[in-house]
Amino acid sequence: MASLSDSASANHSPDDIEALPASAADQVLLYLALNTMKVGGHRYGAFLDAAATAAKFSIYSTYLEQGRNLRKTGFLYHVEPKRVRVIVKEVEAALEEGKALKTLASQEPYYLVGLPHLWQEQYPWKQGTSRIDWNGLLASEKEELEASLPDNLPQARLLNAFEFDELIVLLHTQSQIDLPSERRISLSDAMSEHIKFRLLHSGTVMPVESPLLKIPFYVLTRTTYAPRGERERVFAMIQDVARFFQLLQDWVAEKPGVMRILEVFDIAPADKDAALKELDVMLKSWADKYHKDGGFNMILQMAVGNRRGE
Amino acid sequence: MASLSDSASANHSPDDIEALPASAADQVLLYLALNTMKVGGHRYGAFLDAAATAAKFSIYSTYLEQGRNLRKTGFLYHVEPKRVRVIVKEVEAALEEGKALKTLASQEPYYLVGLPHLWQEQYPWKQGTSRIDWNGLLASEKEELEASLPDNLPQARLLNAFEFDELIVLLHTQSQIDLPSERRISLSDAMSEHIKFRLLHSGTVMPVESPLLKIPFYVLTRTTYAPRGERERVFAMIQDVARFFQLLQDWVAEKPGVMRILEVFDIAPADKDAALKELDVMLKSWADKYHKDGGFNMILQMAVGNRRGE
DNA sequence: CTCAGCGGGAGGTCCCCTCAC
DNA sequence: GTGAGGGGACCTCCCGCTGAG
Repeated sequence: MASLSDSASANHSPDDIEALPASAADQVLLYLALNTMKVGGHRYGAFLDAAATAAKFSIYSTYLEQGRNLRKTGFLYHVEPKRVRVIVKEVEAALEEGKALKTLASQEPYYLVGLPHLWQEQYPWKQGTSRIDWNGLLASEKEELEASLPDNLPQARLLNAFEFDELIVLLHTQSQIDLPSERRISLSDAMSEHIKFRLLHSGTVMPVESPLLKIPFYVLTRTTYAPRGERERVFAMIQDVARFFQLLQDWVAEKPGVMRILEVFDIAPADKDAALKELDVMLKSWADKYHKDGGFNMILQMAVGNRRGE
Repeated sequence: MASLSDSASANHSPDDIEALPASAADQVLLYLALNTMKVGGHRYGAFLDAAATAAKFSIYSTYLEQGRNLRKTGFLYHVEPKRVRVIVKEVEAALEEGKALKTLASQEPYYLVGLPHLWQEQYPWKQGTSRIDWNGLLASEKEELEASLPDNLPQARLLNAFEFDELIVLLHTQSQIDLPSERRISLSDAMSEHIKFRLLHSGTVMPVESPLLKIPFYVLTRTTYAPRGERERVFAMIQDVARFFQLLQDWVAEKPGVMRILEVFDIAPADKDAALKELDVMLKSWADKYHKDGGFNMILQMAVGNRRGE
């Protein structure tokens, strides 16, 4: 069973997603999970909570449609009336008192995005001084170490392991100031390690290793948390999908002024680039032609590309 | 607090969704939940399970990328290695042995979609005979009752309350034949009532009320489960969103031959219809112009409509 | 029929610990 | 470091029951 070829034989790629016998809705969930968790850095539990919140809102919506009837709503979704009541209270508290539900809120969790700012604020570095604030080294040793660091570092000094830990505690505290007191959670070791691992994994923070140092030091490498270069594109993608979904909602409701277009076609490989460019120009000139300031607000979302399956 | 105007003051509409401080990812989750649960008829728990499955797959994907390292994967998503191991086993069993994960699978749950077929199979009706198979009525009374039924009924006779219950038990059994034995659940009363309520709520089944009948009878009104007329449109919408998401995945990965277009513009109300029609024709002729059988498989997804916010 | 309450059980998310390789 | 095992807390979902209006 366990052999050297294990890692090869079980080399499932992301393409497996499309091979799974999943419905369209399942696929959307999957793409969402992959992007928010892998790229966005959200916790497993955070995604589950966000999905539950969406489902709860759906229940609440039906509850209103059914004339605030707990039992009917419960039957429709196979939920106990008791539980429906709790859900309704939760949603209403959120809508009326502005209490936050458990959502994904920002593209990345605050405890990851907030670190660069907090680090620079708490441990600033001034031009001309050493980034290493530790008396155990000679000036020459400090210079040697600093020379080994990456270029274009933010205005922040290095931290030793203890300071880094303290900073993460502070970061966690800061990330919870918006939460009601009953939902605030003290930072567990597991959570702390999760945050540290994420920061190092993304390259936002890098360990500084040297025989000169007795304990590990850490350096802030960027002013933003960015797991990959794809970050902005993923963000744009999710917003596009949300808007696309919204537009199709209107189409389903048969609202006027909404159009859905689906074109399936084959194209000669040599023509592909020219065709796409022509399409781009065509749409821009179309939008320009009809554009009129102060008119009806419109938006067009489109994606063209390789068709799979069949 | 509790007043007569409560139902009015709390008359939140679906538009509230957009007013919520939700991120794009949260909005997508919300739209998904609303459509699969309200229109699709999926249970609350089924949606949660499907979301969990997507997240599990995401974990599994990372697990492979990290060289099958339980601990690292756990740190990345704040999950215990022990739990990661269970999740990995679950996903691998699904991929390799074809065991079904808990997904939304079909647009509607099988126990709703399958009913019309099962009813017609188990309790068929032949032209010329009475749809009411009960000796407690005179022939004239049967005719009178049948005359009160809707037109265009499927080839199935009426059921009394007991037969209806039995049919639901059978339906539940049938819906579980694909599941491994350990995941099969016996039909609980709550579940049974949920299914009955859904069927009646959607109009697929209608109660037959008459002073002539001592116990309730039920009639099958359609050959397909269809909660609303929007059914096909919602189905198409979710597929569109999934494909759109897939296309943008390629765009994020900077694969060649993929294009994303976002046009924001205003339009004079009088021009709107003409502009949309022009766009439709324009795209079709563009696709026709470049279409070449046997060429590179392409697909274009587009939605235009009212822009909100701002 | 609706709403209300009280049980129990299973499973999942979290927390922490030790021990062998 | 990693895998594997132990413990326990808490919550949610799911099931069943009874009683008050």
